[in-house]
Formats: sequence, C-alpha cells, structure tokens
Amino acid sequence: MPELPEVETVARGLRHAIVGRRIVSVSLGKTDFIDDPVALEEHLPGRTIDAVERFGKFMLLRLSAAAATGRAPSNGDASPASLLVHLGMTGQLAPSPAAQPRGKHTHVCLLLDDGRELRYTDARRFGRIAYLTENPLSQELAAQGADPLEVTKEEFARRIRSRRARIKALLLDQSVLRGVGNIYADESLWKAKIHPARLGAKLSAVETGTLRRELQKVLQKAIALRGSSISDFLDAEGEPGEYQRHHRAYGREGKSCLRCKTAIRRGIVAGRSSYYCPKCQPPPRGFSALPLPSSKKKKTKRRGTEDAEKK
DNA sequence: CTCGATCCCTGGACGC
DNA sequence: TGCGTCCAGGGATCGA
Repeated sequence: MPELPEVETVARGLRHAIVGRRIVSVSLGKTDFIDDPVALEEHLPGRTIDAVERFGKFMLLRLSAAAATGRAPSNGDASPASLLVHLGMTGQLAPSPAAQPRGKHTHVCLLLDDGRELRYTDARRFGRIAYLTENPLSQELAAQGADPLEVTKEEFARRIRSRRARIKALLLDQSVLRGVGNIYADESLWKAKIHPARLGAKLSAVETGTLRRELQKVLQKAIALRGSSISDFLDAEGEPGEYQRHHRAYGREGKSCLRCKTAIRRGIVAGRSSYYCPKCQPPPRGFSALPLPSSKKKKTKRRGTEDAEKK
C-alpha cells in the first residue's frame, strides 16, 4: 500500500523516466476514479511533463503551458497545470513501450513523444487522478497536513497533544500529517513504545518528541530501501521495495517482539488493523486486543468487539 | 470534535 | 478443483 516512502520511490523513478517528455495523446479505460475524465483528454495532449513531485501520498506531474500553435488556446491551456495522482491501495504508474500489451486493470495511458506510454494501473481503483489548474491545486494541497519529514518538534507536538483522538487516528489523518499510512504508523509507534489507542492529548512532550524522531527515521530508511512491498507495490521500474524486511510490528501478529519476545498483538484502532507489542506499548485502560489466531487454522473467529456480524 | 458504520473495489487467502 | 466468505485498506460521507 503506497504511503509516503512508496510514493516517493515512484516519483523518483518517474522523474528520471518521463520528465521532459511531451504527451501526445490520451486513452482511458474505466474512469470512475478520475475527477473529470474529459479534462484529461482535452488538456493533456501537447503538454510537456516539466517535473514530478510528491506531496504527502500524492504525486504531481507538473505540466507546461500548452505549446503555442496556430490555434489560440481558448480554454486555459496557456497556463501551467498539474496532473494529481493518488495511488490508493493498488495503483501503479509506470512507462511501458506502447507496443507492449496493456495489463488487465490499466485505465489511463498517456502516449509520450518517445514512443512509450505512461500507464496507470489500479485493480481496486481506490486511487484518484485529477487534472488541476493552479487554483484548484493549491486548494487541494492546502487541505493537507504537515510534511512528517519536515515538521518541527514543536509543530508535531502541537498537532498531536491538542487532540483527543487516538494517536493512530491522528497519524493516519492526512490533514494532520501528510503521507503516513497504516504500516509506518504502526512501525513508528512500536519504535517509540507508544500504544496506538492512546489519546493524543495524553502523550507527554517527551513522547511526541520520540515519536516524531522515530517516524522520521522509519520514513527515511524506508525511502532508502525503496518502500515496502506487501502485496503488490512496485516502483516505476517495476521493482519491489525492501523495507518490508524491516517491519517490527506491522503484519507480525503472534510473532515475538524483537525487543522483548512478547507476542505481537493486533487490535482495531481507527477502524484499521493495528499491530503492537503489549509489553513495550502498554495499552490504555479498556483497550482489548483481538484474540490471537490459533496457530493451525490461521484466523477463524472474530469475537472482538464490534464486527461479529456482517451481511 | 470524534466516533463508528458504510461504501467504493478486486485479488488473494482460507475453509470446506 | 471450485465455490463461498472474509479481509485488506485510503478516503469520502453520514449519522450519532
């Protein structure tokens, strides 16, 4: 699942691969995850990809103003614009030779002037693509929280300690911090020895200081290792990342804590599976973990708290 | 303000 | 082998 390190990895790959290329034409498959599909077809052809940036979990393809042709641009194409791309859960963005057959869930193909196609593939279509001119773009970006890699200790503490929500929910909230998802939230909480269900307002200044430092270290190391490939993350070169080998909490239910050997537990916090060490990260009063799955039959029963029934 | 529930969507894991 | 069921989860949205 692409979070900040995975998106950064893809953006870096694309920077080398497609900056400077001109978009020749656009072809679309399913478009229910695109803000305004017609805008892509109308405004992308003729523009050059000037830069690829990352903003939280978003990628930004900065586009030149449309080339001055004989025809006067009557539709705003004289101004620079951007293609905003969110990879959701399963999105991939990578160039391929145009002659190469398209994968099953390829929904956007941008033919480039060097004969390749920049393709967006997304089985679950939890991603998002939008063509945005400067104003709508700055509004989008303004709604995002602080960059976790840049945020100061004071700012981080202010954004966390003023809130009554659980720390896990705050870390996942893109209007608090941009770019953190389930994996790096759990990993940094494990490193900082803070239980995910604790309330932001109950954390000490020392604890938020530790959490910020560990979060930054985790993100930086994950970027260096080109992200985590859990199910199907691949970068712009089609290569998996390496950071999943360094996970200490995420996905390790029942396995022993690498600090204290206690079995890692799983609980639902902010509606998401959350992995933690019950000894290193003492839970707040009233918090109950999910029962450990029996070793043989993996996970069969639920009996947690809130989701015993489903239609 | 914060919460849980629900929806979106599909592939993969699992039980039988 | 194959079918049914559950589950993953980022984000939007709605009601409590």
